[in-house]
Amino acid sequence: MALANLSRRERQIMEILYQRGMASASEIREAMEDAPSYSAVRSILRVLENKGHIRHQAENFKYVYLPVVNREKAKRSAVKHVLGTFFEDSPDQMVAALLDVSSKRLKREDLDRMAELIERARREGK
Amino acid sequence: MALANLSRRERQIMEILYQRGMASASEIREAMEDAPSYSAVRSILRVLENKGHIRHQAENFKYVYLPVVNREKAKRSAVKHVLGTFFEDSPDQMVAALLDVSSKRLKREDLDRMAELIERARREGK
DNA sequence: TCCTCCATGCTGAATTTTCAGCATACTGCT
DNA sequence: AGCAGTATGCTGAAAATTCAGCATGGAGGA
Repeated sequence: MALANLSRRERQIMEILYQRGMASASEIREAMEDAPSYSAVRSILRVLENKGHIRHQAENFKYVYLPVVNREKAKRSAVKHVLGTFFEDSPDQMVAALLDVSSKRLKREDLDRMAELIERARREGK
Repeated sequence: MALANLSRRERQIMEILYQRGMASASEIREAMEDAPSYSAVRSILRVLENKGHIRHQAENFKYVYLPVVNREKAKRSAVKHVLGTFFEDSPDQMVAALLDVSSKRLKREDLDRMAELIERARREGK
């Protein structure tokens, strides 16, 4: 997992970037818990960029930072990691936890969509 | 999330402990990627214990370490975190990724179990 | 034009993390 | 009893991370 080798602050920033897709230094800072100074954020961004985890684009007179590894890969990697760490690689255990966690705002359509996904997997896998 | 405030090594060790339930210092060391010296591992264990993240038990002449926060809580917390970071809090997107990631060794029964879980959630939620 | 605001780039240092080594103690074997 | 093997406890220091401050430059309004 890419996130595994990062320091605390580095990870925190990477996760913000994955969540929002991209963000400027000050947006990142605002999104951080116990945000340090603005320049501290920028230092870490510089480090992340040097390590090749993020890059930046100029966008109306600001730098906007974004992950180098695309979201899809990162998603899969994150899921795989949690699956192995907490669910003994058993997807159905993880689905159970997922349903549990999100039960409150789980709508009918969400459940329908999930059922459909599983149905499709069934047909394909068979 | 509990794991969020930890340093790299601390997190690495916590994840091993969640994965295995409990482990001795040397088992932990063996399970670590780029394992440092034995005493380095024990230093970090001491730190984790001081911070209240783990505790130890004596077990046939060894200390065996285990997380203080129980696995269930940690599971949910991890799932919630990934859900928010990579899936915009949308459970069905996450199920899709999960199916994708584990598609290879996905067995018929796994899919059945998942379908059943969702069916049950439907009934309860209705 | 000048001034303010808000950026970036960089440096050096405080703090935290990570680590190795040494002293000590206990088990089990010879 | 003595030794080898394997624990723990602790200390001090190396390395990495995290941070604040200062210099600089462009945009935009007065």
